[in-house]
Amino acid sequence: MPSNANTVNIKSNKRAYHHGDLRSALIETGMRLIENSDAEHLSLREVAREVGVSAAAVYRHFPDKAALLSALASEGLERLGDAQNVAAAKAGRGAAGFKASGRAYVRFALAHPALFRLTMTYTPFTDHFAMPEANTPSPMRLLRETVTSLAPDGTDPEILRAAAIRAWSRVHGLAMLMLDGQILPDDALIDAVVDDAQQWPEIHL
Amino acid sequence: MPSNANTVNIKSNKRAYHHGDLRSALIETGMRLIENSDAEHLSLREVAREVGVSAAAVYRHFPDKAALLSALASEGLERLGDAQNVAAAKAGRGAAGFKASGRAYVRFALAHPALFRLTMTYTPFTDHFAMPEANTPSPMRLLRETVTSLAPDGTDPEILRAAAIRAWSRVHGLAMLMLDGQILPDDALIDAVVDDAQQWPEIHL
DNA sequence: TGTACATCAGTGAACGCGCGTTCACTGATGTAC
DNA sequence: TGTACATCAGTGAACGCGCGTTCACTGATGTAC
Repeated sequence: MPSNANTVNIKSNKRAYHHGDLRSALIETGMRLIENSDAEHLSLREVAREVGVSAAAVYRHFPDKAALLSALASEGLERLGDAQNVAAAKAGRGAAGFKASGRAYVRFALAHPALFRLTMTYTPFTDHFAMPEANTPSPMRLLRETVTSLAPDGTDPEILRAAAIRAWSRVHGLAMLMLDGQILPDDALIDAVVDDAQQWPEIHL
Repeated sequence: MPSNANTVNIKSNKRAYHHGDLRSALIETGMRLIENSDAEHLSLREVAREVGVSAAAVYRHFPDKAALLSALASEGLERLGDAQNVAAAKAGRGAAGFKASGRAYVRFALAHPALFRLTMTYTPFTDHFAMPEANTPSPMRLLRETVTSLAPDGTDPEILRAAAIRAWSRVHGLAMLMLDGQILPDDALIDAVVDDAQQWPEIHL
């Protein structure tokens, strides 16, 4: 293996980032910066600066800025999915878990506004409902699987798809409206929007 | 009055914008640019350039760039409201009109992506439900009034508010997910998401 | 009707900024002999 | 164990860019006398 702990050489100001290669350091630092970002924009130079490396060094690990941001988006998607899974597991299986995952979606967006926006912007399109076994990213897979498991067996796939998108739209819209300052963030309101009995209580988020 | 048609003087390259003062020309041109914008960002300099005026001239009419963008956002909000009103009027009063206004919301977003985003970003927060007679911008007033008129008399205002926000969230979320490329834009899907019978069919968008 | 003047919407040059990206380079590393 | 070498992740300087904003100015306008 080409690198070990001794390759970290702080004195010479080279490889001052610890534990792992520069690629990981860039992603970690990018995640940290985007958490604290008041502003909307994260620059390649800022990430490099913060890691303590020249901007050009980034190009050893990412072809361009978009690739770096995509890596952050992918990390964001994973964390969002984790947050939803944790919430759903706590609430138990079934409709309660589904609703909990919906609330977690909105709360994640409010807790990590810039990351959430970046994630939605840089996650490429996938038709999460076209191929049932598609290796789709976590939040969308959770959505598809839960809706499928909650609906009566043999439900028309198109109806499943519409129900899933309805649920996703509701929580995504609430999150965006709160992030954009159109609706005051309010925990009770999140619950009220997510929890309402409807025709098919199970599959409406 | 200080200006008339004769103040338009194309030969000298001054006041080459027609009909009205520079402020209106900047807004009109800004609206045009934002319609055609592939990219997300509209710059003050680009608007000035397109109008045929120096960038500094903009500062005679707007204190800064944000003020110019706010003016565009306000125009965007008005157009969104108009589109919804037209659609609702065509569909008739009641639940059918409400649903039509929801579909119009999503379609407006898809037809004018950059303007829609700008509008949501630059429209300042107002609590549209706090004061029933508040002079709230058009799309939100339409929402509040329609939900109120569709719900049974004497419905708890908090329930009205939650129902309205639920409806708004649903169409807003669908619009944003389609704009961000997470869901393929599809007219039939818009209808399917908006039109579903629920516990209170009248007040769920 | 003509002249002096104040107004003020515009100009154009400049400031300072930070950005993404390219490029020739350097110097530490692991490897082959 | 020691030496020559290829590799390649990093440097730092530079490129060209467009941005928002400021500033002293100019010149057309309408008005007062």
